Amino acid sequence: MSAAPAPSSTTRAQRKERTRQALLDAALELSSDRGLAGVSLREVARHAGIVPTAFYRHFASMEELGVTLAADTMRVLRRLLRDARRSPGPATARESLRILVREVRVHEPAFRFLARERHGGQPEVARAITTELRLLAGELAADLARTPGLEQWPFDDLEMVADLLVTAMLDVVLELLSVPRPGSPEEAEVITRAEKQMRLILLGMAAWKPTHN
Amino acid sequence: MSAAPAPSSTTRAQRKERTRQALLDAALELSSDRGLAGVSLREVARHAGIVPTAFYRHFASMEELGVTLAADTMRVLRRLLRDARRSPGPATARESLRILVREVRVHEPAFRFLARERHGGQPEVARAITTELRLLAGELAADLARTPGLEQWPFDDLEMVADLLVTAMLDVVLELLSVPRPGSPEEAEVITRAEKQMRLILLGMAAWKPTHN
DNA sequence: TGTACATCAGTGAACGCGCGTTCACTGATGTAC
DNA sequence: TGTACATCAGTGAACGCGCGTTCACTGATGTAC
Repeated sequence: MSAAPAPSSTTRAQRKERTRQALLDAALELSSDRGLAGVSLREVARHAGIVPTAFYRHFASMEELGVTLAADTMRVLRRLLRDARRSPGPATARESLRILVREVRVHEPAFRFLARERHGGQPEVARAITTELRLLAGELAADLARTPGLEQWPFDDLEMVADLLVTAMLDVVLELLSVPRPGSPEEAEVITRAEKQMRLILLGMAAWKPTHN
Repeated sequence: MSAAPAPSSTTRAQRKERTRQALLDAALELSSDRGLAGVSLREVARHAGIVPTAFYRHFASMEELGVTLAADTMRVLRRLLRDARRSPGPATARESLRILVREVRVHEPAFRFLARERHGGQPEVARAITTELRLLAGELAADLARTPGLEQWPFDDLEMVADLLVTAMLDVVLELLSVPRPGSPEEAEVITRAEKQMRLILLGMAAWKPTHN
C-alpha cells in the first residue's frame, strides 16, 4: 500500500537469512535417518540450492552448523516447558503427557535430532545439547520449588527429581519416535507406561523425606 | 610337554578368530570418540593389522560388524545383572549403585559404545541395542516378581518399574562417562543424585497400588 | 534522482585424498589317501 | 610317515567416486555523494 522502499522486495540480508535457514532445515532433514555425522557439507548445500563453496558464507564447518542446530532445536523444548508453566493449576500426569505427545508429533524432526546427537554425534554438538538439557532441568526444578508441598525442599532434592523427570520423559519421547505411527496400539502402550512411571515418581515424591542428605 | 599335535601351535581357525576379535576391538576403540559412523572399514582393518580387502573374510560390511559389536557388548550388561541376581539378599540402592559404578569403570569402552550407538548410529545397530535392552528390562522385571512384597503385582506394572529403573540407571552411566575422572567431586555428585533417584523410585513402589490399571 | 564505487552471496573450476569394492594372486594350513 | 590336492586368510594393484577446501570470479544490492 505504501511506496516501495527498495528496488527489490527483499533485502540482501533477508535473502542471506533465508539461505541460512535452508541450510539448517536441510541438515535437520538429512540427518534424521543417518545422523549428522552421515551428512556431508556438499549434500546440505545441494539440498539448500546453493553451490558447496557458498556454504562457508554461513558456517565455518558442519560442526558449527550442528551446534547452531542444537541450540535452535532446544528452544522448541524450552518453549514447551514455558507454555506448560503458564497453563493453570497443578497439571496431572495424564495431561502433561498428552501435551508432550502432541508436541513430539508436531516437532518430530527436532526431537529426532536431539535424540540422535545427544550422545551419538560430534562432541561439540553433544555438549551443546547436554548443556541445554541441564538448563531445562534447572528451570523445571525452579518450577517445582513453587509447587505447594514442595516449598521447603532443598534445591538439591528438587534438582534430583527434575533430572529424573526429564530423563524419564526424554526416554518416552525416544520410544514414541520409534513407534510405527501416531494412534497405533504400540503408541498407546508407551503412553500408558509413561503415565504410570510419572505417577510412580509423584508417589515417591509424596513419601520423600527432604533434607535427608 | 606332549608331542606337538600340529605343524604350528595355533590352528587356522584360531588365528582367524583372533583377527576377527582384533577387528571388533579396533572398531570399539576407534568409535569411542567419533562414533561408529565416523570409522571407516579401512581404518578398522589398518588398526587390526590386515589389508582392507581381508576385512570381508570376517564381515560383509561395517554395519554387520556394528550389529555383532552391539550384541557382544550387551552381554557385558546382562552378565552384570545376572551376577547381581546371584548375590545374597535384597540389595540396597547404595550397594547396587556401587556395583554399577565399578562395572562402568571396568567396561568403559563397551558402555560408551552402547551410549553412542543406541540412538546415534545406523538403524540396524540401534535396533540391535534396543532389542537387547528390552530383554534386559524383561529379566529385571522377572527378578522383581520374586521380590517379597511384589509377588502379586501384575507383570505390566513390574515391566513399567523395570523400564524406569533401566532408563534412569542408563542415564547415570552416561553421566559417569562424561565426568572428568573416577574419584572426582563431579562423579560423587552424580552418584549421590543417582542414589536418591533410586530411593525415590523405591518409595514410589512402596506406595504404588498395583492392578490399578 | 543519478552516478560511481564498495560490498558480498553465490559461482564454477580445480586440487588432492581416503573411501568401499573388484579382482587375480599367494602360500601356509588342512585333508584324503 | 609321505605325497598330492583343496581350502582359505590375507595380499596388492586398481577402479571410480564424493568429499572438503582453495581460488579467482560475477553481478546484483547497498551506500556515499
